[in-house]
Amino acid sequence: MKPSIPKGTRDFSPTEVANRTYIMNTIKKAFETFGFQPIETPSFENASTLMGKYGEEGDRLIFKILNSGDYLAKADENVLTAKNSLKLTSQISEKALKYDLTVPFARYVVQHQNEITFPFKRYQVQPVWRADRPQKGRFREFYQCDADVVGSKSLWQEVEFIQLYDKVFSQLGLLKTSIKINNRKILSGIAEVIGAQDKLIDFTVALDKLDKIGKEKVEIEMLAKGISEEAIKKVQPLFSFDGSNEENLDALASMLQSSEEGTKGVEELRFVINSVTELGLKSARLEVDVTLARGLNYYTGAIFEVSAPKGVKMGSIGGGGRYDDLTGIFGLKDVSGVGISFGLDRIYLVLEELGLFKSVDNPKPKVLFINFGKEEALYCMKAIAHLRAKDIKSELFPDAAKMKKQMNYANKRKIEFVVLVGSQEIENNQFTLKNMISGEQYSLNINELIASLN
RNA sequence: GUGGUUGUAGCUCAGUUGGUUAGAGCGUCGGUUUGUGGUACCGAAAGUCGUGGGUUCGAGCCCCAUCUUCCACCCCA
Repeated sequence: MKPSIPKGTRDFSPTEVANRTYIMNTIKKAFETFGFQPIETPSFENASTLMGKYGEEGDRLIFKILNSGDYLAKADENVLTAKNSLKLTSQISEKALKYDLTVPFARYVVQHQNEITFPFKRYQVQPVWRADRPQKGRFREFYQCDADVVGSKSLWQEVEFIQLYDKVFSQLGLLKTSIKINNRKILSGIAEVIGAQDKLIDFTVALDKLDKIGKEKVEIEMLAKGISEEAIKKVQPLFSFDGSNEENLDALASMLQSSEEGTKGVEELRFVINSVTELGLKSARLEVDVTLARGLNYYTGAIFEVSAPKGVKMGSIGGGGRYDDLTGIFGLKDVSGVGISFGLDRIYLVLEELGLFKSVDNPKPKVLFINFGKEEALYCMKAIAHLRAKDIKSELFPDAAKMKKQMNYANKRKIEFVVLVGSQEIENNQFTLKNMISGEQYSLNINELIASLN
């Protein structure tokens, strides 16, 4: 049998793990710099916790876990014979792999509300699973790195999250990312102004395609979805949004002046943008993007999305937003939350494409002791114990293999030094230390050996 | 979930209109070289041609199914 792994999953080599750890540590360190503290939640949740939180599409993409035991025998006979997958699923599966980190976090907050001091700033770096069809940068198992604040409605949080994005991407050397920002209230306002509140989703989905298929086709799609010609006329400015953030905000403000909610959205967006502009960004660019409509299922205020620098073909590498009532689903009202997510796996691909990994090294010993035989090995192991006590990474080649093989091993792992010990060295209580880069070698006693490797 | 695409040695890939025993480079292992590596030269191992059916005297090549890869929708990190 040929071994294989499931579609959309991957093995990671030592180099890949080193690179991933580097990204993760950069993100975690930034989270902590901004005052977030880590939590973890289980890989799988009760299915009822997750189902219905991500829309119909989301439900389809949740990995369900089969109940233990003879689950079919316990299922309703009628549902079984009717072959109704949807109904049957809820009977034979009570658990599901987590789909994102936000909903389990909301569950966590509600469940631990009495232990938590609000505002609660948490970060979480864990894998999530989606039964999606894989593509480049799209996997069925991938890591999200989330930071959220719950228990504060302050827009300063939005400002800080933009700074956090900027900090992480700057540190990773990923310059000129674009952070797109929108506000759900603006989208609602637009729908209100055109008299199509019920068509909000159709409208935004069509609008989202503007830069892909062009104005004419977007209008055709909107008409097809039952949005009136008059309504489309009212939002014409949306189709030619290429001015500065300031100009775009002004255009939105006048378009939405009759909508209370829309006007509020513009004000919020203006505050965030003005504050960020005042405080300055290192390398990212902040852009108002009214076509941005992610996570419409629970976002209520700001919506974020980060795309890679121009020229890199990759979907969004981060996203987030404000959700005013996510904990409400689990019974805790009036707790506003806002957060962002970093897509580790996509960031990896982008950094790789741009060649930004070269400084990351695999873990390796500083010195390799060549194995000449039993007696020599023992002599070496005593020295190694001393080196390790000083936290000098060292190892003995496990077998008394040919010199060439042992030296090759050192070369392959890019080990800087080797120590050669034969009968002569043992006799003189010495070690021959060889620098594998320069080829120089010295005869040293144990203290000199420690000193030159420390 | 819809439509398309890909699969040949550990890796990257050749392989003619269907025709005997499927090749190369890199890597691996061994040797030249039993206490001195990277270089060089010589040699070896390694493939049920993704898998299962079918067509054919004959299939890596044609047909069907399935898995995988990537792409476009959809959605998203």
